[in-house]
Amino acid sequence: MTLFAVPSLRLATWNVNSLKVRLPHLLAWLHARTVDIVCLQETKLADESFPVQDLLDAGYRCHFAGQKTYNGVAILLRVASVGVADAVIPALPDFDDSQKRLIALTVEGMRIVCGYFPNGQAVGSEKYAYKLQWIKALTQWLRGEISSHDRLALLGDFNIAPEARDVHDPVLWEGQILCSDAEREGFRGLLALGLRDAFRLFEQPERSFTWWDYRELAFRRKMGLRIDHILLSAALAGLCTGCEIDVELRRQERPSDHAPVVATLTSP
DNA sequence: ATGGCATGACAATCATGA
Repeated sequence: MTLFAVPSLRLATWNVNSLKVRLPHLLAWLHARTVDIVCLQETKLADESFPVQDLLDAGYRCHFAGQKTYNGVAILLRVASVGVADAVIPALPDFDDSQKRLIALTVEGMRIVCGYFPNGQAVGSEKYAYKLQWIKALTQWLRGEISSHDRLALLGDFNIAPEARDVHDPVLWEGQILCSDAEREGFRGLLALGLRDAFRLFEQPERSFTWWDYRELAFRRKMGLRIDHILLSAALAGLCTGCEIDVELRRQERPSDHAPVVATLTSP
């Protein structure tokens, strides 16, 4: 029995930090690495500026919700391996938000949710309160989505390092933004919906991170955080045969400060 | 020392990221 049109599917998430700047990196990566469903964050592009044709030429259909300068999310679907999406929503329902941080769609029987969680700036700030509200609204909405979709994946830049082992220096970051108790509680609240952290389904190298500050040679010094995640419902976690961080992309010329995370789902 | 670097909007600096 096959669940998908192809024996296995790769799901990926990558905060590109400007799709305009990173389009050549993205196209090269799509060409080199067969990924079927790609969630992007921080595209920083208005919808009319989205490079639809470049991506179609590369073999991907695009769904996106963007704005100028900040935020912006997209889901790319590889034409050769997955069908046409439906039930596309360009925002979190029932949450009044001028910031483009969520897009979701259904494809191959899976509900795919791409999120760019707020950064939060500093614990106790207004942006921090907004972050916690956003996470709460997401969690409430997902509760309903999961009840109607056995196969659901939440991918994105969560801006949360869930545990001490996800932080290069847990003592330095203790209680700081991305690592505070309330943020980690929010992450656990998502797991409590029945989602699994795909990366932690497998043995992983120590000091595995997805983001490194541009400053202070942070990447070279392995000073990073694991804040980009793929969470899978039980039905999809059971099909997951691997999950890796594509660290190579952080080594390139003019890189994004985030590296992609890729999970493989294999039909039984 | 609250900076550093990168991006975008804008036209010299400034907001934001994490």
